[in-house]
Amino acid sequence: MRPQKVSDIETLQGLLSVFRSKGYDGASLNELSQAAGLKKASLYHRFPGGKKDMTLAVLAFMESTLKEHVYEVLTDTKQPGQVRMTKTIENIDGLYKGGEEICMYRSLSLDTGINIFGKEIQQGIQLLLDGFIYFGKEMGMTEEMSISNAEQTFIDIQGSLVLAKSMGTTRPFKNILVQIKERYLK
Amino acid sequence: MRPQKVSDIETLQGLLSVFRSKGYDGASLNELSQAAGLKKASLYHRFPGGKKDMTLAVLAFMESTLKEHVYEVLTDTKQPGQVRMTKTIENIDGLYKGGEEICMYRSLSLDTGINIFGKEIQQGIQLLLDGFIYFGKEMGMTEEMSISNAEQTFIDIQGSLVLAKSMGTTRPFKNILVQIKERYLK
DNA sequence: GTCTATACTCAGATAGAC
DNA sequence: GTCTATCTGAGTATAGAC
Repeated sequence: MRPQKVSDIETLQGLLSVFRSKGYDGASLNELSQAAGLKKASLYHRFPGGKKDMTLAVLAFMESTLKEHVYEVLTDTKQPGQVRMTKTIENIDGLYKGGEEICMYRSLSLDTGINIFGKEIQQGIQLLLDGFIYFGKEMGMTEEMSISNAEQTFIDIQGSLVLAKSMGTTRPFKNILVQIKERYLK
Repeated sequence: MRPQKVSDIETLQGLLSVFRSKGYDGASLNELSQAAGLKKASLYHRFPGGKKDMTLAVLAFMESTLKEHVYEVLTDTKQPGQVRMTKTIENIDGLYKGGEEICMYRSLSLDTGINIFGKEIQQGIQLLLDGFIYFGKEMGMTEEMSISNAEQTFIDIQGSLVLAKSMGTTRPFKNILVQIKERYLK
């Protein structure tokens, strides 16, 4: 077997950057090929199902990233709450490049994407919510309060990213991160 | 001159429904034609610049809708505050079909759309913000508070629409509308 | 102003050599 | 496993009759 020219991780990161900024319909195989560092035919070798396969792989990659950088940090009971929340906020800041990048789940939430990948999108978001729900309960919130705070946290992140992108400034996102931290540590 | 088969408003509403649910890249001329009730060539007669022209027309239509249903309601000093806010919330509920439809500004905020229509998108959102800023100041908020409340209101609407679409329930959006009302009328 | 028919480009996807 | 070359269809857009 000939060696891989580009590692799986690098390939996925390249594909992710295109899908997140262009959405499913806007991501062309030429762009995907260029971002992945592989010719179109080579992409089809790795993802026999074509663009749908690539998207599913990127969604799985995103879910594992969220699990590692958010869910597992929030539920790591060996660390004190303050440390976990601070680390989580830093990680979320990094995931969205300080507010310059939007969320791939949002990019894929137009009709074409949601019709094909609805289940995977819902699952990734639920993982995020579950992390914050777990953390909220541990901080003494009721079940009900921890759920509504987790949802509001997700709403704040997504909404501030919409505002930031539209208005051309990362400020709303930066502000929201501070607010989220206060919501859980006050 | 032959009479118009479909009115301008009907045409724009048809185009709007496709752009909002599919985004710019996902909206094909075949779909746009069908939704508008006009054949492709007829669409090009009305919008000589093609898809870009159609999008600009729909953006202008959206802005005038927001002006009428949100901005002018919020700034109508002949009405008491409670009436204006109640009417505004009802109108926003209607604009997004109770949380089942997403915001066209969001659909057009992927790279392709924002690169072409960034100015128009920003302008429409600013109009929304200005309505809430005006209202907040009239309710006795400081300049600073009225701005941050307006931004949070926009974030809440957009974020809850993302959550609603992804999770397949309108509940987050419905909840948020109640919260917004309380933010301004308490 | 609207339509049918058509041009042309680029999209997604495959075949087969190395 | 990666590549060049190619196929097929859908995409945007136009010509010209009515």
